[in-house]
Amino acid sequence: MSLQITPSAPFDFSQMLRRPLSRPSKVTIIHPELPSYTRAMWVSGHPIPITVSAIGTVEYPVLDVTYPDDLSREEQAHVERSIRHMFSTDVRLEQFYSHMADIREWSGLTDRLYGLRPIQDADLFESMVKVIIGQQLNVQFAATLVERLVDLGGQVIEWHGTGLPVFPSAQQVANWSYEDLRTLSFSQRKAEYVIDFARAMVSGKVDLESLWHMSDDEVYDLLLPLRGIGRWTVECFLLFGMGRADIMPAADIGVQNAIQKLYGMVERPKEQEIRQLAEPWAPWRSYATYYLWQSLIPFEPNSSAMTRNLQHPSE
DNA sequence: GGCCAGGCTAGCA
DNA sequence: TGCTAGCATGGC
Repeated sequence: MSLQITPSAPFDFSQMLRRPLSRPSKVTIIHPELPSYTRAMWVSGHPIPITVSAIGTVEYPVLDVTYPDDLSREEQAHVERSIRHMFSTDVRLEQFYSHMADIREWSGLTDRLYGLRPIQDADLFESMVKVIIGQQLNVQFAATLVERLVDLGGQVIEWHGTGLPVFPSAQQVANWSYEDLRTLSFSQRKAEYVIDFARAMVSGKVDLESLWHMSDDEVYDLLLPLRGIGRWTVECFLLFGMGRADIMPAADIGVQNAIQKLYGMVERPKEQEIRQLAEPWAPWRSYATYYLWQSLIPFEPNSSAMTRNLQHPSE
């Protein structure tokens, strides 16, 4: 079965898939050239395969979402809500562009990344675990640790004759020992942070689903007391997991490097300096952050740019 | 071999 | 409140 979603334009799905903020994770199958995106999603407590393909153009985008035949009407509605959230389909990107249009340093970047939206994590537990793993480590090694974690979980569902790995559940992770993760090259602390967080979920101490009804500040208040979760971690969780629009992880090394480069600064700007600089970017600071992170990735001129040119011959 | 990486905690002043 | 050492590992 399938359903169609019409995102607001511009929406460059091909570029979004080609420029994931983290390395393509083991739990997704991505074909930027089609473009299509497949992963397992939790529906009514079961992992099911979902594929999202783009038909249409950047200015007239349509997403085609396919899923197993046996979903109830309510489950289908759940899938649609999740996909709209994950791919930020209802965000008015042009408002972000017009908001940033007066800032000279930004003009090149918003042009270059035109139509790019963030891809949110499909699941809040998965999101938090990935953010914790990403603390301090270089992105590549963090992705390796995530892959090993998925392998340790070992759950795979069948999809068109191939295996689709599933990110381990909180219940599964809660049952592991710190030593289990140590053998995957987790540090002792990182092992504790990840497993303790899973146990807090399983015990009911933390109810991630309740966060959807909370303000950003309430989410900070709830998560910061947990050991291993600091401000940066909550900020990234709000960005990647919850899709909040106005988050500025000013202490982030990547953000600092990107701003230094974009603004031609001699020294890497400090956290407070960035918070001040970014004040006028509200209420779009999350999008500014995404675009800053993306600015650090080398541009691939023969990929999405060509697609765009074909679709915008006037440019 | 040394520095760095999409930080956090605990200890100290 | 604000600062710092220590953590642990792989990438370059």
